[in-house]
Amino acid sequence: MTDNGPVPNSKKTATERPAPERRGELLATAAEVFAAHGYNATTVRRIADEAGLLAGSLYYHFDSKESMLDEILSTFLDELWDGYDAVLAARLGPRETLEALVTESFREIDRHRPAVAIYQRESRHLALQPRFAYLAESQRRFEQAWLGTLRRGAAAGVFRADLDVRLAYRFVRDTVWVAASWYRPGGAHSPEEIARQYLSMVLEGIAVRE
Amino acid sequence: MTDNGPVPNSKKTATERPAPERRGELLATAAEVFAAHGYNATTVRRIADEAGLLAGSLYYHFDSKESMLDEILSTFLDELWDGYDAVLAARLGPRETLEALVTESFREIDRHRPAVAIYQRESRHLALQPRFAYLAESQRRFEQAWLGTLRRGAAAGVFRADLDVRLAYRFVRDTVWVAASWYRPGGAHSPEEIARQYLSMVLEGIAVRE
DNA sequence: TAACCTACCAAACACTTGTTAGGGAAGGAT
DNA sequence: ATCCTTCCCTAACAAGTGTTTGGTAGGTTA
Repeated sequence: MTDNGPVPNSKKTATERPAPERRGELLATAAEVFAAHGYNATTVRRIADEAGLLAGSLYYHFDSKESMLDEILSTFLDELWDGYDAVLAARLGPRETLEALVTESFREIDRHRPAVAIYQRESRHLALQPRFAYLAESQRRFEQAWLGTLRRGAAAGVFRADLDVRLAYRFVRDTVWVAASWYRPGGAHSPEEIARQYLSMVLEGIAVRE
Repeated sequence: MTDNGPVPNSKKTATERPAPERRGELLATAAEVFAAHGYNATTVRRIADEAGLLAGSLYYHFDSKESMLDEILSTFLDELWDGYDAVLAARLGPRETLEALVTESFREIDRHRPAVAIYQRESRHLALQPRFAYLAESQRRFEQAWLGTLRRGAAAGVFRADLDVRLAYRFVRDTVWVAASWYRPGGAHSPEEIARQYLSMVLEGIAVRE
């Protein structure tokens, strides 16, 4: 297990010098299969089949099946937090912040649909493993961002104060992210259009006002 | 493989003559483990451990690991549709039907939380297998009931007509059922209380009206 | 007492799993 | 022509998988 020179599967820097785009292709197909059948139910042979090579050959590019999962999830979360942090740094009002977060979320679903689906399905038990501790950390920041926004809005009289904030948080969070389970890019609606309609439902409700 | 008399694992009748309640206990623990770690990631030895017997002994009660899953899901769906059919048979107005369906759903989550979690996680790919074809059938009826109610409501002027009905359907459906992933019986809120708050959010929205 | 049934154990089975070791073809650099 | 790097294949490994077979302790029935 000695480090014998510059092997392509160094660690987890997505941007490498010689630009191994094959690696990206393999990760994309792996993510697709993971999302479709679940991580545990996916065999490395299945991934290899889908990618057009043999199972053992995957280990030229990656350390292990788990490291593929790791790279898929961490890449997604890094990009997600880039977007979220930009929104939060703008220090908009509660309602505008919520709108921006939801819109940003649907954009991420559009870009990283398989990763989001995997995250939804596996993050809970993965977060217990030390290797995936960043999932728990991410969930913590997640809750903080959304709950804070909702609390600010309730205090400012923008959001209803008669609701259980924690329940509302789960409501909004789940509402947004489960969309990854049915969303297909290139469908009838753009991410922004879906975000608009979701926001309209979450904020105004589906009932007609008298 | 000849049928040698009245073995306890006959088929799938949950109510048997000699009342083998041990079977129910084993199914309950199996459901719990399936829900916590996923079906594929769960080994029969793990289930046996949790239940306090050895892996092979499970096969005295059940034909296979898959038949356990089958019985868990079909039992849940049978009971779910008992409740749904009662609601639909009452032929209430669109809004009252939606309220009743949501409330009934949260009651089912309260009663069958592990089964609901398993269903959420595995139904999509399970439905492709012939053995679990009833999952696809159930989903079809599901969509029909919810979509029909929403359409009736939009036509009657009870629900907003400016929304994509199919999007609203997914919105309501997902909003309700993902609750199974975090709901814990005996928590702060009763199923009815959660249903009330969810309905309030879905119908009226979380924004304050000016 | 003898036969029987229930619910389990002990030990193995065939198979699939992720992973590794060694090798080799193609092509650019020297 | 030689070397090196990249990318893949072949063939196997050990561990873990769902499942089966035969046996048995303890209670119930005849």
